[in-house]
Amino acid sequence: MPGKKKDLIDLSSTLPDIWRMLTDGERDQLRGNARIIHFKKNELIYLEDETPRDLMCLFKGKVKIFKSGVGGRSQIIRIIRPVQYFGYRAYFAREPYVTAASAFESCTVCMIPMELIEQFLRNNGDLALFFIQMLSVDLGIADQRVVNLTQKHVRGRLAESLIFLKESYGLEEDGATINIYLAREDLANLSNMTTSNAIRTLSNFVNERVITIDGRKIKIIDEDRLRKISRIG
Amino acid sequence: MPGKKKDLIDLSSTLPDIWRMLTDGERDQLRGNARIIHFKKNELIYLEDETPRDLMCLFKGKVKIFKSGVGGRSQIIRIIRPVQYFGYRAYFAREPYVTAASAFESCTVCMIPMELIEQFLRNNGDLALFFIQMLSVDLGIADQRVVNLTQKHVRGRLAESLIFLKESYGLEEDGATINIYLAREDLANLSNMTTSNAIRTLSNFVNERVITIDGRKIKIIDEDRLRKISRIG
DNA sequence: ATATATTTGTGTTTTAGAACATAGTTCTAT
DNA sequence: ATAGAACTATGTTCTAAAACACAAATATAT
Repeated sequence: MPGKKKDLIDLSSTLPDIWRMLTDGERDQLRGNARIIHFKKNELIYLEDETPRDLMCLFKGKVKIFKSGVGGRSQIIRIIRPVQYFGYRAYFAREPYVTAASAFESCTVCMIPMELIEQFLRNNGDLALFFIQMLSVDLGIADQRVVNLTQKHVRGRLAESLIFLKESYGLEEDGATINIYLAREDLANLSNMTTSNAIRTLSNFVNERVITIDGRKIKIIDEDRLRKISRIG
Repeated sequence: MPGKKKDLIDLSSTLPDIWRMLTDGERDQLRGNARIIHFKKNELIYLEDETPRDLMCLFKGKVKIFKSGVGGRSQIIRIIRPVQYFGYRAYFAREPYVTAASAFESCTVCMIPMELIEQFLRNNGDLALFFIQMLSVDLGIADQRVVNLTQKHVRGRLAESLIFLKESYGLEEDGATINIYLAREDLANLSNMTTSNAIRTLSNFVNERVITIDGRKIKIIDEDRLRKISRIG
């Protein structure tokens, strides 16, 4: 496991959801066991087939959860933004990781041993329901994603990804540029298409004046139209 | 909501997982609130956009969970066998159903109000972890499914579905015939392909002596080869 | 700073699988 | 028992997207 530096961070403000549900004793235990780890851009956070040990909470940065499929072709399964939890599903399922995680950009992650979390939630209905709700929401998204990725055409899938990125990471100060710096290849892996198709379709969107591109910076010009392209597939 | 007849059933033997984790008082409450409902072949159990109210446990029969996508094209998301729970995800996510469920064949379903289940698991760590684990396993399957459905070719997807059906519902007495009676259209909706392609590919498998077909009855002749087709995609 | 690798962009070719057409077959309902 | 509907089968055509090929532009390492 890479990453090194240890910081002093106020967990009560950075782990808002979980912190709120704990007793004072549990909070002490948490403080004693949580570790803050930094990851550099493109550094791997965990790998497929590894044994899950920690609940991870992304404090800063952007993370992709991905999976390698037929012939090693990579598919981005979901992306994480601050402050979201990840890395816990496989532990709860009593399985090794079936996905891998890596840092899109420099990241700060809080790691909490899953044994501790499991122990907490066994006696804390609110915390249990917090995880049940997160898993339930993610499962609904995954079900929707199966349909979108298999039934929509390239244009629809790319449009959907752009909207998804905008809603996940927001816009820069200009109110139009999507606040993430992604290679065409990542955009393709997110949208289940080849890199060529991502590039080509992006160019088409530019010609249609739906977006503009400046290197990797993508500016949304006509969001309504983009949403329409996504909707009709 | 259709279905009508009420039966006397021994819940302790039909709800083994949950029953085991409850106190005597909770068991009484469960007995007082559980309803047994029958569904005829092809009858709808719940619909997309409805409000989820009950945890459902399939006692007898086969159920498909499906979703309609672009242009109303249907995709089977998962299938349920006895004794499995379903219908609870949307309630926990505080959403309306994003899928629909219908009976592949005549079914017996036990319905338990979700409020009761939520109340139980707030004070019962084992029960909470039971749901957390089910959701976690299903989410892992969904993640895997995204990759399989998008990256494998028609042959690989159909081979995978046949193996999946065999593992879900088992074989008949001859030790080869898959124990489910499915229309080609359902097989197609399960494997993300058109009905024509399911028919054609099934014929190819017959010519290659991997399976034999007799109407809707599918017999697996060469499981190793079928698995290989599924694996290489 | 310069070389090397990686990413981006575009044109061309190939192909898997959808769409369509039509006919035979099997259910299902009255 | 029979008519109509739904399902199965197969051939043909069409098209979206993958695969391939190469050039230009950026990024990265020495």
